[in-house]
Amino acid sequence: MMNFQELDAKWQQAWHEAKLFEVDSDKKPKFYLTVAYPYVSGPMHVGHGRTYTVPDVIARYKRMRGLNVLFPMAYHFTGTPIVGAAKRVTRREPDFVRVLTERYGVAEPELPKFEDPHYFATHFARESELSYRKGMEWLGYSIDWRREFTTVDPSYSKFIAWQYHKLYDAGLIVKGKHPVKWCPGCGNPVTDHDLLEGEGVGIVEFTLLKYKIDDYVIPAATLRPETVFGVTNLWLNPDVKYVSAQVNGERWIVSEQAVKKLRDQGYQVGEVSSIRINFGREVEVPLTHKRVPILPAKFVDPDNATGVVGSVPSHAPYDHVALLELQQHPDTLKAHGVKSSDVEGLKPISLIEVEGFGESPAIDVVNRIGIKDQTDSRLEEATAEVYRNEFAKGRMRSWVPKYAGMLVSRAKTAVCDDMLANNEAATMYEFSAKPVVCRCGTPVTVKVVEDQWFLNYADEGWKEKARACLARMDLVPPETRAQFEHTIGWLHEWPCTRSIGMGTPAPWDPKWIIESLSDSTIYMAYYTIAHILKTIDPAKLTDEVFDYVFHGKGSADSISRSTGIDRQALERMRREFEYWYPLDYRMSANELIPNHLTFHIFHHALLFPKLCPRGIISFGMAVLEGEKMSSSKGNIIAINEAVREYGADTVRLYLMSVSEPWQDLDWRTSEVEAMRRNLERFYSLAEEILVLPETGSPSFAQPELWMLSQLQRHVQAVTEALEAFETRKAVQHAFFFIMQNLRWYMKRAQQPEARAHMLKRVFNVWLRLLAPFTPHICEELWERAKSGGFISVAPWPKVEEGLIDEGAELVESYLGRVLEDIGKILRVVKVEKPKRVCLYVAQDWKWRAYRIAMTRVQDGRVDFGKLLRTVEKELGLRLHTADLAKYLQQAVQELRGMPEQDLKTLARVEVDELQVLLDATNFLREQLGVQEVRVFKAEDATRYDPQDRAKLATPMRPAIFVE
RNA sequence: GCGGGGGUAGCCAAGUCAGGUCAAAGGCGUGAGGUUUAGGACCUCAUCCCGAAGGGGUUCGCAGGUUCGAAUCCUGUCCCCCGCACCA
Repeated sequence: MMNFQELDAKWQQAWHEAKLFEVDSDKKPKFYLTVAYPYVSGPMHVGHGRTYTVPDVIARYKRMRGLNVLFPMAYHFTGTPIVGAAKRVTRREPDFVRVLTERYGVAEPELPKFEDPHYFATHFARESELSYRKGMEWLGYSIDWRREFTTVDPSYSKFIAWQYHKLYDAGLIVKGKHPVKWCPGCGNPVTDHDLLEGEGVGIVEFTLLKYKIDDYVIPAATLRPETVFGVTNLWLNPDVKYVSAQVNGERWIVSEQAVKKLRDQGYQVGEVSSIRINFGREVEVPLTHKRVPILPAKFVDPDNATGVVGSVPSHAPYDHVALLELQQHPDTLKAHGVKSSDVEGLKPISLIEVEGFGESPAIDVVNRIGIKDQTDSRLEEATAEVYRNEFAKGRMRSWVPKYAGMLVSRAKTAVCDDMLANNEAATMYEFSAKPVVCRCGTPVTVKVVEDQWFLNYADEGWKEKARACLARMDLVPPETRAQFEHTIGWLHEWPCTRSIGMGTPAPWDPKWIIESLSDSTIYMAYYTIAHILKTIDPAKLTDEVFDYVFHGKGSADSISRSTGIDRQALERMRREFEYWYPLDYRMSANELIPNHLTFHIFHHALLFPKLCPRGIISFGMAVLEGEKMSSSKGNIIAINEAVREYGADTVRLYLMSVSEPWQDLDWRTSEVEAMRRNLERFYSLAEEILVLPETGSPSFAQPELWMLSQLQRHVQAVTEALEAFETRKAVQHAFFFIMQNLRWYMKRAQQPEARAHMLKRVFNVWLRLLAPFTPHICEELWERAKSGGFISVAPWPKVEEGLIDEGAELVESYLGRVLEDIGKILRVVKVEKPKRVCLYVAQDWKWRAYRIAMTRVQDGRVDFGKLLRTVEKELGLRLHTADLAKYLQQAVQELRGMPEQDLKTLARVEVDELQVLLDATNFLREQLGVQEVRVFKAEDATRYDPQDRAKLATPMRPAIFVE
């Protein structure tokens, strides 16, 4: 078995020493591509391997096309997951520690160091054997490592500060309130990663409708404020403790649990005292000013929002069932001091009409399911069904004032906004599911952050700039355009600061950190100068430096004087930026279209309006043997394990061949192993070719002409595929199809010199086609073939149009077809070792008739009678007209079914079937394993044809007889 | 619900935009034969069903339709996956 790993190391070292991938501005045309830098919260696994191999393959291809290619890399340190991971180490969470020590090779005594998020990130960025830097080196990426940085480097922070000054000055940073998940125990906002329970739980916004009684406000929480028109009563839970609290200058009645939540959510909560609820008393409904009674209901959850619910029996299954129960059990009412006469008259009020439901959807659904009790758990699904239908398809009924006819989805916000404006409503947040518990064990709450900063993507002017930028971009795959367009329209204020985590302080309000998606929108510009910035004291990097470098403002001289930065360094940065920008292609995961990638467009549109990125390629996701990978659980295959096991080129070729970049990728060990065997086979074939003797320029026969022609086709296909980023298609041609062709050719080739010459010639092209995918093996073989220089920068093969030979291709496919037909016959007659195979080539008249029919078919419509007469006349044969007609019918049908291209070729090329078969007699005999292959013309009177099969011959399909 | 993607032979997956070369590429798996000291690997062939002559039959989620002809176009329908925000 080959030791590919030795080759990997050898050539990686050679590239490094030759500084082959370190590039600066140049006279040559450039190609600049980037891929989302990794978020370093764990090791680099095979899924990342695909993400980063695609740009490397493209970079290598473009380099061979003669472009000056920049492919840089950095690491994302900003944000909470790394901090969260470090915290998990601090707490010594057993599962996490186990993954770290047993799976990721961290030594037990080292653990305390991992409590520091920066250490943690650095470890997985570049120190560990499992790190991204090592993985990328092992895979032989053609990265310019001089430009490597992290997002918490001081110079990068200066760059972010410059960017955010610009955004702030443009008025696109706004301040507002914002609900977050908050852990009272930690005193921090928490993310999903920080949760013990309740992962993926959302925050929903309730509207509190202010019902009034005397001087009190009873705020009923609802997700459907538009149903206020259908309220029949208010629900409070008789078993719950309610309190009266001073809230924003009003006296509110809420459940005891709600008080703390209101306080967290920015309400001014003063004195709190207990209160007894008088069921049966009437309260005034906001907006409609109707009076409705307070009634008892056990389904009301005191821990959900305010613990008070308005009752809309027509559209809310819970309300309908609870009301029905009260009406049927007056004794319950009596216990709470309510007169049954107060309840009897309450009738559901329908305010929404929705197709497929009657007057009251809630009642329909409850009756259909057969729910009788307000504690029935099926009420949840009933509620969901009613809500879903009403929200999607419902309209407000005509009697509803002001909102009549409005779609429920619109009325919801309209009613809510109106009521908020009149102080008849308020807003409260609650989790969509419970419980939500922090890893520290404390239940998480919703907290409204008061002075949160937002990027105002809602700004129409900004959106327009982003749309203009998008319109000019090339998107791969093209279907993503709709997603981008949709996202630009849908984005509004994005909270761009955090109170915790590593990163750059917001320049105007340094107690906040710029959030991680917000600090990685235009870093492609930073790469262009990253290596030069390393020579400059970050303290000197004022805004005017970046203004000069990126916008050409001011002069190098004056900035050099005011900052103390060397003038030439400034000029060089300006030059580099101007050379490399705009970015040619951005690659990232398609799940980032709704934020990261669209932000990238927004920020470029604003800061570099004339230098918008030229294209975006969105990758699919990666799975392992059909299962989701998860770094934190350790069920991944790390890149270093994969490379150690299979070698870099196998891993690369596999990742590129298994699916196109935008499709999902499935890493399957059995297929990776098969790929390694294929590569080994390739390598041993290459070694056979290498030792072939040099020959002069022998003359070529049919097999050589065919091989050269096929090769051109593959060069063309690989080139087109790579231009379109279709790595899988490219590998199919560059690897598998050429391999297949070569096998066929080697069986077909007759003359040893021509064969040796041809193999070497094909091999030279073949290696170059494979070099972007399997660079290490290709470098090695390139060197051993004494081709000179690095193949990594060798010229990409050109299609030699003159070598495309349709005739030669037609002949080979003809032979293939003949072989296949014989094989089928042998199988059907169950003859394993035939003694003799005879072939009979179609009679001349059939060929001539065929050619005439061919021209008719090519012209389009075939007038059969006319065709028949023409043929009869032209051939001047004494044939039975019926025989001729039958044959012509068959020929026309066959020609019609033929693809246009083949028809054209056939019309253009003369094939001497007899000669072709005679030339291939040896080949056919070997392939079939028969003693004798004989070829005749069908009309040859002396032919050997005991079963008289010759008459079955048609052009391009000889008759066959096997013995 | 909104936005996007998808259902193809045992599995993965091409083909669909530009209808005929499509019983449908390629890979994996499986079977037979060859080779090898054995295992492994390698090579050849086969792998929807039927067939003692290169043929026929039935297929591309399901049901209709357009067409001489549909995996491909149209209509309807069922199912699956991803994203929907403060999370990178």
